[in-house]
Order: sequence, then structure tokens, then C-alpha cells
Amino acid sequence: MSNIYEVAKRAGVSTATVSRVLSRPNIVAPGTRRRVLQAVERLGYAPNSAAKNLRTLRSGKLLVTVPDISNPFFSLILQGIEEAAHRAGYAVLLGDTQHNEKREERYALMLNRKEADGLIFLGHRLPKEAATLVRAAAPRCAPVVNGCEFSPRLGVPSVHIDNARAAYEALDHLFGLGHRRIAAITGPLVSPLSRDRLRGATARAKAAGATHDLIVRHGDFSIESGGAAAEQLLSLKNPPTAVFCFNDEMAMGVIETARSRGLRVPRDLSVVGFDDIRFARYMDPPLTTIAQPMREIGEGTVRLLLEILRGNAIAPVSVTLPHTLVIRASTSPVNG
Amino acid sequence: MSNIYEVAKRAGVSTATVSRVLSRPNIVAPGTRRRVLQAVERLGYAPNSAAKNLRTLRSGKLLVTVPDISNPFFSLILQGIEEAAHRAGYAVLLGDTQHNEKREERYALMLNRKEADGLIFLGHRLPKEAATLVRAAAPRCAPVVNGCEFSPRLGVPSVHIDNARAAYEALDHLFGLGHRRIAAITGPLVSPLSRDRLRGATARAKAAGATHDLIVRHGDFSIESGGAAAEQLLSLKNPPTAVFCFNDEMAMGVIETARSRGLRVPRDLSVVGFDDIRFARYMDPPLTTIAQPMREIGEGTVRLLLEILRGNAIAPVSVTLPHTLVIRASTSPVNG
DNA sequence: TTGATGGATGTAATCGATTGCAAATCTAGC
DNA sequence: GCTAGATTTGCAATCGATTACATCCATCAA
Repeated sequence: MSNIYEVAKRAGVSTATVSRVLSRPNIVAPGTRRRVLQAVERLGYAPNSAAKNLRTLRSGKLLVTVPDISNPFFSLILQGIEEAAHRAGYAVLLGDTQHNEKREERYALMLNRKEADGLIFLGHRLPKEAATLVRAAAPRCAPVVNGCEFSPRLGVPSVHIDNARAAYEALDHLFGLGHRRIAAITGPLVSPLSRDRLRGATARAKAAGATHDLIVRHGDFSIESGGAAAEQLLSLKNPPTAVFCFNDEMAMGVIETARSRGLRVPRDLSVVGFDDIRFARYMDPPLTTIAQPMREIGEGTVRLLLEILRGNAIAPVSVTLPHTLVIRASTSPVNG
Repeated sequence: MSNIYEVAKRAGVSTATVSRVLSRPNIVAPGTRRRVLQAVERLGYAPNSAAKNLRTLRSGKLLVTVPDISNPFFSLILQGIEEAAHRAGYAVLLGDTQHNEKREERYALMLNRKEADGLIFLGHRLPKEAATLVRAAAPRCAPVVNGCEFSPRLGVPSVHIDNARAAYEALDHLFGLGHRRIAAITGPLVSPLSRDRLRGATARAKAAGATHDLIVRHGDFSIESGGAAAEQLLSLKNPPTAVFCFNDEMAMGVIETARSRGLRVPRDLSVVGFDDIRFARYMDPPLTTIAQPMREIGEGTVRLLLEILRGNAIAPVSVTLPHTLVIRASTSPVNG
């Protein structure tokens, strides 16, 4: 492929002029500009990005690490990120970490090598290398942003919903329907997100004086773990009349298990999910769930990161986006 | 951040030696190696990738364009790609094209700028710039590979299933159950993938002498388009007893619509999907569908691309992976 | 006529690595 | 002790752009 020298020669100008035509055309005389553009056209020239990156010390790329792309929740956030990044002229470097710490760390190393200008991570762990950057940048912000999770002590800007409040509202809905014996199927409690939701749910149960009636089981956000938890719950001598799942997929598992045991949802068991993935409304019955603004979360993380890259952001901001309780047909009054 | 010169100075060696310690440690004397590694450690040095890329004329990145990441079918393929690329030491540059030709073209330009060493595209359009590369490389292969779609005249290697045969088998299953009046809801026919499936379905109908009974409607792979098509089909004076959808999401739409009209699946209407996305088995009823090996398709495209990058591949290969008809509960004998 | 002004263009340093080749040093055999 | 050969290391060119600064030239006011 051709380089800037060949273009310069063909157009009878210096490489400086070629470069200027391509980056700030209006400071070049019209005639010269035309000749250069013609040469560019003829040779099919496109500036080599490695050379450009080296000279400008920028890569034009954002590194995004996702715990699991095949999860529709994350893939929607990713779509929001990609869209916003693309609009801003950045490309997305994707890392699927598969919830694996090693891989998270390995991807974070790309920042040191300047393979990306910034990092957006959707998991709950701040990779060591990124933490180093954060410490080095303090009190300003390192180009590292989190999505979904939020932990003030990390010192990393983040975009997320108010998980505690959302869980509170989910349980409020169930208590409002007359349920008293309610189960919560959480995600792994290592993540602040799950802890926040559990806190919110517990708070609402306490407010109802039903603390002892809140049965907590732990899942891993997979359909199967939801099914397994339901299996246990429904075998209790005093089984719950409603289940609040920390994501929609576990809710699917619960409904599946309930059905296989001959229970009808919501008549015999009310189920609430979390996220409102695309399929939630098409489940049978359509799932009552907490809707999160996935795309907006993704776009929000990009916005924060760009602010930092432009040198505008001072303190680690935390952006809380609104959620909604979407009531569909998987919940009904108790003994309904 | 520190560069190779500072490391060299601190270790009392030349930059050449530092570089060698990091790339081929065993050609450096053990003592020297240790000193260099210590300096690297102290300074937290990591080689600047832009400089490396510039010098080696490689980027270590694969560009992957996907029509829609939020589609679970594509996101699983993408996961396979990411995994295989990561294993081979490549990073993934992600482009969500949203089925938009402009965006496909824009992403393809990254190849010219050497932002990636190769392109894997999952749509059906070969971007102009990529086509230029392909032509220039002939009769050898340009580093451009397709996933899912396959069109021999593009001259691009591809990994996919035998779509015609799969559709043939889907209809075979329905005919075997006694259905005669069958509908097919296709994807956009601009893509070879949809045309192949339609061809296979038509062939089987013809074999059954039921050509006139195959009703064809066109969807766009969205849940909504499946629902809309079903609305039309079920309003016919002589409605079909079975529907074959070109993906699982449209099948969801069909089932949803059927249910809302008081029909029971499969008693009143049998439904077959395509892809076997994760949710298919949890639908109500669990969906009969054609399972595609998504992860393997992704991994396959990476394998092909790496072969080309290594200079091994000669002619545009086409890899056909096996599919399976997974019979669940959304199909049953006619008038069952 | 002259000098100031400003627009257009060129010169050359620079970004940070990799690597072919040369030089220095070491090893071992005679 | 000397030399062939191997091992280790350094020198410096190179990858392909960007950009500060210098230069050139036309224009115009005094």
C-alpha cells in the first residue's frame, strides 16, 4: 500500500502539505489541495494509523470489557457503547472476560501499551493495572469508567441505576399484592450490584415487619441457577408465594421449574425479574420486571470517559439513571 | 509513562537488548536479562503498541462487523470469535453495523489504515473497500472472511451451515407430522442465507407435491415482524397449520400472536424456528428449531482468517458446519 | 522603493519500538 | 598463544505519519 511520501511525490508537494490537506484542508491553497486529493484518490491512500497513533500518542480506541457478551443485558449496553463511541470517532476494542479475573487483568494491560485511550469495564472488579492508573491520576480521573456496578471506594466514575431502590420497589409491588412469604434469588454477592439489591429488598421486608419471611437464595444469573433455586424453594414445607429474581434469566428458570411442578404463574407463584431484556415481554406469562435503560447506561459510560479524555472531568462522578417497574402478567394478588 | 530508552539507561544496556529481553529472552545472557527485567519492573514499562505496530506493520487486531450485537444469535458467534482471537493473541475490534451499509463501509476503511490485520463480517454485503482488497489479492486470499452467509461469487472464504438442507429438514419434519398447508416466514431475501433456506423449503414442498400449499411471507428477523406475518397468515380463509420461521425470534412473535388469537401451540398451530438461541428451549412451548453451532462458526472464521494471515490459505475455502433439527414441543401432528 | 504582514509551503525533528549487521567478547581446540 | 566459531551486545536505519519552525512570496501601505 502507498504511503504519504508517494502521495507527496505524485502531487509535487511535501509530506507536510499532504498531511495538512487531510487534516485541515482549509489552510491549503485550493489548487494544491485538489492536486493532493487527486493523488490520494489515484493511489488509494489512507494514512497509516500506527504511525499516526505513534506521533499523536493517541489510539482512537476505547477498550470495553464485558463479563459475557452472549448475555442480552450486556449486549445491549455494549450496543449503546459502540454507538456512542462510533459517533465520537472512537473504535471499540472488545474483551469478553467470561467473569474471569485473569482475563480482566490481561485486557487491562492493553492500557499500559497504549492500545486504547480508555477503559470501560462492566464487571465489578477493577483490574490491578487500572487501579494503578487511578491511583497515579488522583485526584484527577484516570480514563477508566464503570458501567452497572458502583462502589464509591473504587474512585472510578460509574453509570448505573439505583439498585437498592429498584429492589425496594419490586418488593413493594409484591407486598402490595398481599404477598408475605417472599423469596429473593440473588446474583453472586461479591458484586455491589447484588448487595445493593439485597439491601433494598431487605429494607422493604423489614418495613413490612416481614424480615423473617424473606427467604434468600443465591444464583449466578443463569437460567439454570434460577431453576435450581426454585426447586429448593418450592420444596420448602412453607414455600414462598412470590419470587423476586435479580435478573430476567433466573426468572425464566423459576417459571420453567414452577410449570414443571404443575404450578401456574402467577396464580400459584408470582415472579418478578430484573433488567427487562427484550424477551421478558414475550415470556409466558409476560414478565413483571425492573426495566433498566441499557443503551443509555452504555452511552453514559462513553460520555463520562470522553469527558475525562478531554481533560474536563475532575472528581469521580457517579451517574444514576432512572429505572422502571414494568408490571406485566407474572405477578398477581396472593391466593388470586 | 516510561519508554524503552529509560529502561535501557536504567539497566545499562542498549534499547536493542531491552527489546530482545522482551521478545526473545533466551538469546540474552541471564545476568543481563535479569537486570533488564528489574528495570522493566521498577519503571512499570510496557512496550508502546503504536510504535511496535508501525515497525512490524502488523496491528494484532481483527476487525469484526456484526449486523446487530443485541441479537443473541450474533452475540454467540461474536463470543466464539473473541475467544478464538484471544487465544491466538489477537484483539477484537468490534463494529455494530446495525444492518447499515454506510457503517459497513466505514468500518471496512479501517483495513486500509491498517487498524486491523483482517476483517470478519457477519452480514451479507462485502464492503467496497474489502472487495478491492479481495480483487487485489487474487488469486490468493485477502484477509477477509465471512460468517453465516455464503456466496461463492464473492470469492471470500466463509463458515456457515447448509441452510438449504436445514430448511429442507425443517419442512420434512412438518410434512412427516402430516402438515400440508405450511407457511414460511423468511428474512430479507437480499441475503443468500434467506434465499438458501427458501430454496430448501421450496424443494421439500415440491417433493411433497405441495408447492401451492407453501405460503411465503417475508420478515426481518425481529419478533415484531414474526407477529405481524402471523397476523396475516392466521387471517387467511385457509390458514396454515404450521409455520416455519427463519429465526427463533420471529417464531416467538408467531407464538405470541397465535396465543393472543386464542390458538394453542402446537395443537392448533405448529411452529418451527431457526438458530436455537438460548431461550428457545425455555419458551412455552419449548421451541422446535434448527440448531446452529454459533460458537463454532465464530471460531471457524477466526481459524480461516489466521490461516490467511499466516500466508497458508490458497483458494477461498467454504466451511460447512453441521446443524441439527431439535424437536421440542412446538410441533405436533396436524389436527393433533 | 521598502518593509511589514500574512498566507502557503517546505525542512526536519519526533513519536517508540524492532532488527540487520557489525563489533566485541568468550570458548574451545590445537 | 592463537584462531575459528559461537555468543552477546550495540549501532543506527527504519516504519509513516504530524507539526514547530523556517522560508518564500505576494500584497500593500507609507
